[in-house]
Amino acid sequence: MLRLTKKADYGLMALKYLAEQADSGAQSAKDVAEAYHIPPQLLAKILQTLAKAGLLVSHAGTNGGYALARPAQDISAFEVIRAIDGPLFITSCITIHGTCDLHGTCTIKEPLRKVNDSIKELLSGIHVSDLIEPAEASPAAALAGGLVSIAL
Amino acid sequence: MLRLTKKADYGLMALKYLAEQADSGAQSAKDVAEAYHIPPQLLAKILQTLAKAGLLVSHAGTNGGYALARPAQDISAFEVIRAIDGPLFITSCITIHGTCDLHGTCTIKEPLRKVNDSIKELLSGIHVSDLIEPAEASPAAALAGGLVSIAL
DNA sequence: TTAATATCCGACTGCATTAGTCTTGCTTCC
DNA sequence: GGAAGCAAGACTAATGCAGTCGGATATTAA
Repeated sequence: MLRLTKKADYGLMALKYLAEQADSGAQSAKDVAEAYHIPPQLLAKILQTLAKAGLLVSHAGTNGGYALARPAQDISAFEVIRAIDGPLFITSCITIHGTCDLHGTCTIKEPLRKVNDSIKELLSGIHVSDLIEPAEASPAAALAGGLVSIAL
Repeated sequence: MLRLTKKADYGLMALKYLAEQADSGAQSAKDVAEAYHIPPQLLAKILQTLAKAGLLVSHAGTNGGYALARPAQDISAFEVIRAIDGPLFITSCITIHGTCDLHGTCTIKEPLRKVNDSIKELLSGIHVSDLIEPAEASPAAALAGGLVSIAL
């Protein structure tokens, strides 16, 4: 249930890598792909998508590559996922047009929309900077990422 | 992103229907399917799954059908979704065995597992009874469903 | 100017999952 | 016994995802 696509996974991993290597200048798609054993051509397309979404800046040519467009703590996981997987929703009901294809008989829509929004907020509270240092509990992240409270 | 399957949607809708009609005894799969314009045979299989999971009780024969195994407020959305869609996870990384197929190079896993757990808690706080009366904000649900607080 | 490096972009294929159908058998009630 | 209903598995069609291929364009270094 609720699976994220592999592309989104790859995208988050790449952003984390770029955040860590921010001092070393731009990194090529190939470098990132090799670091994580991701198919290079696939990652290239993902990075292109992220660049088009304004999360990365790209620079062609020799010694070119990708770099974060903003500081790592200003890029949320939600933005990354939405850029890659598109603005899909938790229910099959709720389409992009906001219409329910079940002839209005679907009364499930409204409660689940709130769940949807809650997850959205949850992901918005997580930033690329929080992904670094995976092993420990990172008290900084607890402060920055914050406490997400959700009322139904 | 994060789409629920149509089957899970159908399942939740069916449970809501059964909760509303709890006084009228068992309802046949066909009745529920007609009420929501769902393919009858598909819904039948979904209801069978829910019955096997212990969320519904089935009664064969004439005037048979399905009924809730427990009160509506004791059945959480999480149980329904897990019964239908299986124990899948937000990341493609985390498999049922808890292993990451990316050679341990995936450092994204741990932070996303927390998100996964948070969503799980969020869905566990929603019950079938909360799905009834969709239009209003249902203060009862806010009390019962509660406030979910998540620290990263 | 040329060659190397790298992004950019669309089309294509194979695969897995999902949605839905069909058929057959079993159970209960009248 | 027959009708109504559940139970269950095999099957097909459609969709979306993962990954590949080929080529075009931009930038830099020599």
